[in-house]
Amino acid sequence: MDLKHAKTFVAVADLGTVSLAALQLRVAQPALSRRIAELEREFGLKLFDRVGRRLVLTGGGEQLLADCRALLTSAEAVAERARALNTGGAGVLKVVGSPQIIEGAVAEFLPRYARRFPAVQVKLSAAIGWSETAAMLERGEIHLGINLMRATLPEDQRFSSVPLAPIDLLAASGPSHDFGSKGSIEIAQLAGHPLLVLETSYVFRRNFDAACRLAGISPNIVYESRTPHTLLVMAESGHGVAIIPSAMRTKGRPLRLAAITYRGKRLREHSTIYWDRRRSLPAYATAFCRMLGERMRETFPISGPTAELAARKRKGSV
Amino acid sequence: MDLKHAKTFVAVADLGTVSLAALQLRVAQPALSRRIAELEREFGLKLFDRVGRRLVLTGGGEQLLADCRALLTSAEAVAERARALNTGGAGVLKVVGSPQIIEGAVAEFLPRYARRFPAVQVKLSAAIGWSETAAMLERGEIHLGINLMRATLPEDQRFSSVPLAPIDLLAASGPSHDFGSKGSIEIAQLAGHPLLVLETSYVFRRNFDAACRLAGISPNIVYESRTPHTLLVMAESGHGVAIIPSAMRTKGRPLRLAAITYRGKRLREHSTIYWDRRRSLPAYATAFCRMLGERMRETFPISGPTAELAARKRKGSV
DNA sequence: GGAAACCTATGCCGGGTCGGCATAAGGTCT
DNA sequence: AGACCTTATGCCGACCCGGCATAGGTTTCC
Repeated sequence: MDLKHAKTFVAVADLGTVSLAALQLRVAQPALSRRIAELEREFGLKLFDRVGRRLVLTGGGEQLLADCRALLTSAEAVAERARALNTGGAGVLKVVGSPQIIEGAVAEFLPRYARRFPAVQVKLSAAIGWSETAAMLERGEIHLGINLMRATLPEDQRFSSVPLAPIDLLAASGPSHDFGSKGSIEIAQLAGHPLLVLETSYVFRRNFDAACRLAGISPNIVYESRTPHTLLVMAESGHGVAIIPSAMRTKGRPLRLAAITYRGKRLREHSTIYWDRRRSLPAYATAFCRMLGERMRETFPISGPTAELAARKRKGSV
Repeated sequence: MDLKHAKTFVAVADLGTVSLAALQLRVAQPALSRRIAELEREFGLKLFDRVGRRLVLTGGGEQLLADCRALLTSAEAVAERARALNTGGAGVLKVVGSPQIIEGAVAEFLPRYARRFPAVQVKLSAAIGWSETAAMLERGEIHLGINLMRATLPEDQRFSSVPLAPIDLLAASGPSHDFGSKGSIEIAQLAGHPLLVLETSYVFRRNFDAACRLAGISPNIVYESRTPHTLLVMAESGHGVAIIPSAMRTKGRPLRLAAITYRGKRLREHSTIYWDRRRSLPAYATAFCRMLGERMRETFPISGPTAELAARKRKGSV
């Protein structure tokens, strides 16, 4: 049973004679006659009754005809899909990132991307830490992984990358606190505050620790969490100052924010998107990287000091 | 694109290497490697990235994989259907009969038949007169046609047939009329009644006319119709005596019935089922003929004299 | 680090499949 | 009855397809 046989069967049934079907399929009549005979042999039943010069479907033939039509339709769908993929507009794209990046940047980007590439199916999932993301890339389970650049430096020969957008370290506290109109706070000034920080598995946590050492302060850490959201909730309640990345959504939360600086320079990392060098990236995937980067640079920092956000708002209205 | 290529693609995608797929499909690895290459050439895109010794699906490959699975499922459905047809239990059966036979006998029989042959699709339609039925059989539009035996005698070399059940000619009148306890009426006794008869295109009408001639009476026909139901309605209203076949449903109607006889012998015809000799009849079709005949002989006459029906009812309770 | 095992891709060759041409047999139409 | 149309089958050659052999690359194990 193959598609050629199915096509033959349907053509003969539709046209009523082998000769007409042969004309339509551009094959000699004897070859078609033989195909019908082969099909009948393979199925083990008569598909047609020979009535005069015509072939008339048997009851069994009628049922098989419907099934063969469905088969040919399915084959046409495969061909259609291949054509769509050839125009570069269709495919599957599996992307992994940290929960904050997914929530803070990628989620709102997707409708944008879908408008440009409606036939591309994007599958998002979350991973914590670079080692997990790298393993998934290597195993071919995902096409793209988003992470901070600093985290990957020692092993980046395996991967190609495109930078997305900078992410700052922010101090966040409840509304009763005031960081000043400067929009930033020198790291040394945090010394007297109770601090709510991320676990040391986070790059930002390690950077914060290093900056404290350089600034010669000993941070008063009162709470440590794997979940950045928890830090925000506790800051809101006045338990202390949360140290968080600017990629987090804080809109609508009663928080005061300031960028943390060391010697006037922001503690900053670059988020980056990676893929395995050994794998090809179709046009829609490279477009995904480029477009996501543009969108993030446009909208970042998602969260930042109040003065900066207001200035950006005025700028955006021009 | 053919089913062999689709099978290859799915096997390699599932197993991750050409070698394992070759073992599963019992084909040499080089042949499979070439099939994959051919598919990539045909589709015009890479289905797999070569990662070390493995083949890893591209995004486009993933989408085509789903479509190819659907294709193989559809092909399996064709094979399944052929198997079912080979066990004789599946197919299509197109049957034509007069409206009275369809309504009186076939309709109630179908659930019975469906319980025995659930995968056979029976398509019923009505035709008036033998010439229409014969034409449909000849054109291959239907498999079986039900008609009265007498109507087909001059041309039955073209068709094979099986007898179903006898059908009597009945006299039917309103409740105020009494045919007597005999359950039958000699045709000569109808002479003085106003008669409601079928058109001459009906075999039964022609038989009735012939019997009148033989009996030496001139029937007082006050109404003639193509529609047997109309005769019943008028009989109920007291317009006269309707002359109808016993295959009609009269249950629940306020009617008195008597079998019409000539010289004590019932005016009777045999209903018969026909098919074109040139066409094969599958087992489910021959079973249809046999079972329908049995059922009709069991349930006929559907309508008959009151005394007979009461006797049959008593007999049925034993 | 090197050897062995495993994997993909490609060349070569022969057997089998497939389709065209020719033709016999049967059916339909005028 | 003759002309035309159709199906089925024989014969033959071109080409497709799969197996074996092998080169090159990657991974695993000691």
